[in-house]
This record gives sequence, structure tokens and C-alpha cells, in this order.
Amino acid sequence: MEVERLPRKAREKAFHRSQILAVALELFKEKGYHNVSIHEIATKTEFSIGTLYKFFKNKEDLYSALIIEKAETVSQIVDEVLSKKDDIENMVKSYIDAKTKVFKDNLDFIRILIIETQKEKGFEKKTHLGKVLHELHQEELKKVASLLEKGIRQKKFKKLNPYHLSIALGGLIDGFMFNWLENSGSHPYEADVSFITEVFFSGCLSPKKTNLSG
Amino acid sequence: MEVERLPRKAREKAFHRSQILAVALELFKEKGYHNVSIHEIATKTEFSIGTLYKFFKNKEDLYSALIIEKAETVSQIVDEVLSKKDDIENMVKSYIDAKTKVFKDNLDFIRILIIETQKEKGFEKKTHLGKVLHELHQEELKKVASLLEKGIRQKKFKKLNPYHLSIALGGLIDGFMFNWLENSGSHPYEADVSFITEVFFSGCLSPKKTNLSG
Amino acid sequence: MEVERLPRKAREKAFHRSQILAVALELFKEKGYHNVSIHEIATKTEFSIGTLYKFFKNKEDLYSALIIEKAETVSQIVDEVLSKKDDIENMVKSYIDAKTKVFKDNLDFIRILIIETQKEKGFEKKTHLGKVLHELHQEELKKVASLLEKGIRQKKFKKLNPYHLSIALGGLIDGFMFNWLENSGSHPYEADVSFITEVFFSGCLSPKKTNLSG
Amino acid sequence: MEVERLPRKAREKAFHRSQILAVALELFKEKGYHNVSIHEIATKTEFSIGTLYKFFKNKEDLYSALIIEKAETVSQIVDEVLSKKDDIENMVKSYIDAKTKVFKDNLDFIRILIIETQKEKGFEKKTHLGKVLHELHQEELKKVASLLEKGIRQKKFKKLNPYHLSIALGGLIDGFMFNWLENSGSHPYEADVSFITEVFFSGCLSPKKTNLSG
DNA sequence: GATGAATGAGTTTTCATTCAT
DNA sequence: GATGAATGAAAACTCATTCAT
Repeated sequence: MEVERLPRKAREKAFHRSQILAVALELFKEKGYHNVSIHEIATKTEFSIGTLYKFFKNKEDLYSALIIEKAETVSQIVDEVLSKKDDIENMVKSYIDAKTKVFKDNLDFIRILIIETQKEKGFEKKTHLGKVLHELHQEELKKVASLLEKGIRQKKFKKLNPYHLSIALGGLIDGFMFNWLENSGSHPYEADVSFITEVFFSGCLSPKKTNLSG
Repeated sequence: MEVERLPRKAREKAFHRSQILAVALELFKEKGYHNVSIHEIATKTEFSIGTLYKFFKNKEDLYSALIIEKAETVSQIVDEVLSKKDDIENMVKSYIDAKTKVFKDNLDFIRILIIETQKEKGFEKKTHLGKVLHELHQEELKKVASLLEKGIRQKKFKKLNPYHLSIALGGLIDGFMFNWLENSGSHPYEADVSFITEVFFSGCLSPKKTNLSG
Repeated sequence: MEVERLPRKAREKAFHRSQILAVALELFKEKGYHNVSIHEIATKTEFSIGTLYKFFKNKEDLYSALIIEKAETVSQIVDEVLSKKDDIENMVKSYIDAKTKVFKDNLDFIRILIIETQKEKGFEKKTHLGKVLHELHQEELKKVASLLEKGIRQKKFKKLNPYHLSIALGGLIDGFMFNWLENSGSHPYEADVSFITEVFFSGCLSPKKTNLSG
Repeated sequence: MEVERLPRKAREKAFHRSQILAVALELFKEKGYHNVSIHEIATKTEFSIGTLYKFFKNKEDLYSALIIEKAETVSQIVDEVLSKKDDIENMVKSYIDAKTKVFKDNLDFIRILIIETQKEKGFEKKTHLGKVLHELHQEELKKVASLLEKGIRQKKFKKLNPYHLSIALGGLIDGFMFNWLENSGSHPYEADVSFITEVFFSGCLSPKKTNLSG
């Protein structure tokens, strides 16, 4: 009995935790970190303030947990795409697709992620949150880099530093998506996706291929 | 004598204003908007709180003034570069140079600019600050776009949407510079500059040119 | 046990509330609204500032609650007197007695009531407080008027507009009591009470009655 | 020359002083004492703050001067009426006329007078302002009392304490005028004036006269 | 374990008054 | 003498966090 009881409790606890985070995300998106009070989160989750403090040691901790959880989810989505073996070019396209979709689907989260990423002394690596986000970002860059490297070895891409190329690709995606965000999604984002793909490939595909395809 | 008296006062006032903004920038960079109190700014500037409120009607106003002033300075630097008539390719190179340099020289400012840009429901165009930043950004995109368009007409660049291309270029620059920022300027940023230039041109120069240069 | 628990809490809360109001009244009487800080009320009540703000949403609200509560108490006292069926003349006498006693017992409250009544553009009916006070006053005038009307119908009083007469009676009472207040209660207020009664009756009783009684 | 220069300066000074008081009265009426800043008065008078402080040693002093000046004007109006020798009854009527007219013409002033009169410990006789107002009021009561006394000696009024009668008359006037004020002058005040007169006389005239006139 | 009342440090902002020019 | 920039004490109010029940 006891053996089953704890797991159930644990499951419940995890569920409650995720409920709190979901509500908090909603509120932070809507009003910004400083304009949301613990009291408000407590009321909306229908947990007591004391219970919230059982789950998270303070407001900052709750916020960190929220960001990290989301960032890991996004990371997993990207990982999945990168782990599906396919033709290199298709994989890059899938990556661009996945990233832009994640961006579009999580606009508000992305917004607070950016704020947090830059907030308080930039990538403050002393902060737990800062470290985790830095690592997740660097891991992604490396994974994309290794994909691009494979493409270079297959002579499909020009001989350029693959880590730099992955930064370039990330920059392209972010640039377009921020522009889309700035103009409040006034046009279908798919247009941007195809442009990103076109620009990136026309710059990276090795000359011969370019001529063949062109 | 009287003729000079007012200008001196005005000059002094402007100087004091800039001093306050400089100190405030320093503090905001260091601790973030919400962790800096007016009292602290007053103490550090060695002005009284009341004097601060003579210059700026409230904390938000001081912050806005800070951001807008800096953003306009950056805008002017870019404008200057874009107004010097030269060979298109050199002008693009100069633009990349200028932008990366501005970025490097104003790391901390860029950081709080990003936060502000995304803060509270993204580009909140209802805010004066939000509107001003949005406009400055769009103006820059258009200027770069018109430069690139000229290049396209001169058959130096591929036939791609020039506005989109300017977003792409912006994305590339930001991507690299953020990466550089994230790694706290661990390597000379000039390396990034040349990579940005290379990637951008290899993707944009019209096919013939590519073949000749490759 | 549980059944009693909530009521006890509620009772305690009500008690605390009344304690705060009592202390606040004391302070406002002593120093005036603008010269009493929330901090001071908190210190004197031995509650924290935060607790005060749990009871009242701001300083104005605390003040309003204070005035309205007192005004309603006074209103009830008057109501009680007016509801006891008796000979008309005795009822009027009782009313004068009750009013002067209330006045005497609540000198300081009356003072701030007057201030509030006249404060900021007179009976500002837009304010909740203003409305409530206005209504309470008008209600009282009407009740007294209907009492006097009965007297008129019974031919005990002269045929004068009863509403106007109630204003006159109120004016008489206030005039004497303010004079008494101004001279800091230098003489027993009962002297004033009998004078008010005499003047009012000799002015209102119909000539025949006057002759009979005189 | 010097002999004439000072008087002109003095005249100018007095004029400026009255200008300041006029503007201040306007502002205090409109917004209340605590919502008007010295800065605002300075701006509206087109004098500098420093100059204002040359005329009045502080805000309270300016306020006192304002109230006292007005109160003395009112006092003079009443004095004039009371000094015109006439039939007693006509003089009382004139007094009621004058008082109600003053009330009507100075509604806003009366309002702040009441506030001040009751503000901060009621008739605080320690304050200069308090003392002056108290004295002015008592003087008026005495003058009216001596008028009424004459009427009693002439057997025109009942044998009642004339000082008390003067309080009663004052109370009647104030009661009606406050009611009129409370209802924002919704009806012509002359109606009240005649009612005050009627009530006061029918209550004060000796029975014989009443019978004769009735 | 859960609760939420109580805390009070800390924030932004105002404005009467002074005094160097 | 006139000025008005500078001052800074003091106010109202918020909210993360604690801890007795």
C-alpha cells in the first residue's frame, strides 16, 4: 500500500506543480513578471500562498522553473527533428520549420525568454537560470553545427565554419520571426519560412549544386 | 553678459541631464530597471530626488528618455554610413561594420533595449517609447532595403525581396553579436564581422559573380 | 467546534476593525485628516500598515467608513426617538434632547463631519461619502417634517411649511450647539436645550395655544 | 521725492498682496487648501515663489490672511447694516437680508471658512486665525443682541435673553442657507429669507402684537 | 501538512521652504 | 530686492515572505 501511495502522491504533486506553472505562465505573459503577485497566482491556481511556497522557494524560483521547463520542451522538439535521419537538406528544412513553428506557437513565452535572457547583466552565468539557458542554447547550436558539418562533408554545403553557420541560421530565423512578431503576425509566417530557407540555402549550398538547381 | 547667461544655464542643464542619464544607464545596466530606485539614482548623481523629478516627470519617463536618446544616436551612426555614396558592396560592408561596432560599444544598452522592446506584451505600440523604437527600427530596415534594391538593379545581388533581405541581414548581425555577447566577447568580434559579410554575400551576390569569385 | 471557529474569527475581525476606527477617530479629531499618517494610525493601533490596508483599501476609505459609521449611529439614535409614539410636543422635545445630547457626546466627530460635508466643492454628491451624508441628512429632515406636519394637522402648530420648519429647528439646534462648542462647553448645555425648546415652541405654537399656556 | 516714492511703493505692495489673495481664494475654492501648491499660486499670480514668501511667511499664513480679510469684509457689511438707524423690525429684516446675501455671494468662501473654523481641534484659540474668527463672531452676536435688547425694551420683542436670541437668529439663517447650499441653490434664496423672517418674528414678537397683526 | 493573516521594509512621488545668484 | 532651482523629509501604498493555528 505504502509503495503505491507515495507514487500517487508524487504524481499528484507533479500535476499540481505543472498547474501552477501553467497559470503563472499565463499571468506573466499577460502582465509581465513585476506586475504579477504571488497572491494573484495563488488565487488563480486555487492553491494557498503557503502551498505555493512549498513548491517553489520564492517568486524568482517559480519564474526560473517556468522558463526552464518551457525551454526544455522547446529543446526537445528541436531534438526530435534533428534525430530523424533523412536527407541533410530536408533535415535543415525541417529544423527551420520546427523552429519557426515553435516561435509562432510560443510568442509570449519567447518574449519573456528574451527579457530573461538579457535581464540583469545579460547571460548572468552565476544564476542557475542563466546557466541552464546558456547551455541549452549552446547545445542546440552544436547539434545544428554537427548536422551542417555532415552536409559539408557530403559536399552539399560550402566549406564554412559549421558552428558559425549554425549561428547564422539561428540569426536568420530569429530576425524574421522577430519582425513577424513586431508586426503582430500581420502576414502568414510561412512566407518567412520559405524566404529563410531560400536565403540560407542560396548562401550555403556548394556552387555546383547551385548551378544544377538554378 | 546677460546674453550669455541664459545659454550657460541651458548648457549646464543639458549637461546635468546627460549626467543623470549616464548614471541611470549605468545602474539600469547593472541591476535592471526594477532593481534601481530613484533614491539610488539621486544619490549616485549627487542630485536631490526633487531635482531628478524636475528633469523627468517620473521614473518611466527617465527610462524612456534614456532609451530613445541612445536609440537615436545609434540610428544616426547607421544613417551616416548609409548616406556616404560608394560602391554598393562597400556600403553594405560599412553597414555591417558600423552595426557590429555599435553593438560592441553599447552591449549593455542593447541588452536593456531588447528587454524594453519585448517587455509587457511585446512591441506595445501604445507606449510612446514602443512607437519610437518601432519606427526607428522600421526606418532602418527600409533604408537598408533601398540600398539592397539598388544593388539588385545593378545586377550585383540576386533578385530577392529587398525588404526581406534587409531583415535577413539584420538577423545575421544580431545572431552573431548576441552569440558574441553571450560568450562575453571571448574572441575578437572582427572574426564575426567577416563571417557575416561572407555568408551574406555568398547568399546574395548574383550567380555569375559567385562563379567568378568562387 | 468548527461551527464556532469562523464566527469567532469574524467577531475578532469586526472588533479589530472597530478598534482601528476608534484610534483613527481620535487621531483625526486631534490633528485633522491631512496631519495623520497611515503609519501613525498603524503604530497607535499596534497593527501593521499592511493589516490596515487589509481592512480599508486606502486612507480615504478608512476615513469614509469612520464618518459613515458614526453618522449612521447618530441617525439611529434620532430614529429611535422619532419612532416612540407619544404626544407631539413631547416628541419634539425628545428630539431636541436627543440631538443636543448626540452633539455634546460627539463634539469632535461633529467637527470633522462638518468639514467633510463642506470639503471640496461642498456636498460633492459624486463621492460615496458625500451621497450617504446628504441622504442621511435629508431623511432626518423629512422625518422631523412629518412629525411637525402631524402637529400642524392636530392644530398644535402654526400652519407653516413643515419641511422648512424642520430646517429651522435643525438650524436652531446647530446654532446653539456650535456656540456652546465654540465656547468649549463653558456652561451646562441643558440651558441651551431649554432655550431652544422655548424659542421653537413660542414660534410655532398657534397664537391661541400661546395665550392659553402663557 | 522720496517722501512720495514710498507711499506709491506701499500702494503697489498692497495691490499686489490683494492680487495674490484673490488668486489664492479662487484656487482654494476650486481645489481645497491641500490641493493647491505655492508653486501653483505663484504661477497664476505671475509672481515668483520668493516674492510670495516676502508677502506671507508661509502657506498657512497666506491662508489665514485670506480668511481674515474676507471675514472682516463680511463683518463690515453686517456692521454697516446694523449702524443704519431705523425701526427695530426693519433693522432685523435688513440684517437677515444682508446675511443671506453675503452667504449667497460667498458660498465658496463660506465653505472654506467652515472647514477652517472646524479644522484642527475646532475653534483652536491658540491660533491667530482661530482667535480672530472667534472674536469677529462674538462681536457680531453682541451687536445683534444689543439690537434685539433695544427691541425688548421697546416691548416689540418677548422678554428673552437677547444674546441667546441672537444665537437663535444666527442658527436659523445658517440652517436655511446651508440647506440651500446643500441643494446647490436649487430654488430662489429669497423664499428662505422670508421664511426665516416669518419664523423669527412670529416666535419673537410679543403675544399682543401677534394678535394685533394676526 | 495546509493555510492565509500579518508583517514592514521599501517604493515612487510631492511640495513647502530656502538661499545663492 | 527678486528669483526659481534645488532640496529632502514625509506621505501613501505594495507585496514577498513568514509562521501560528
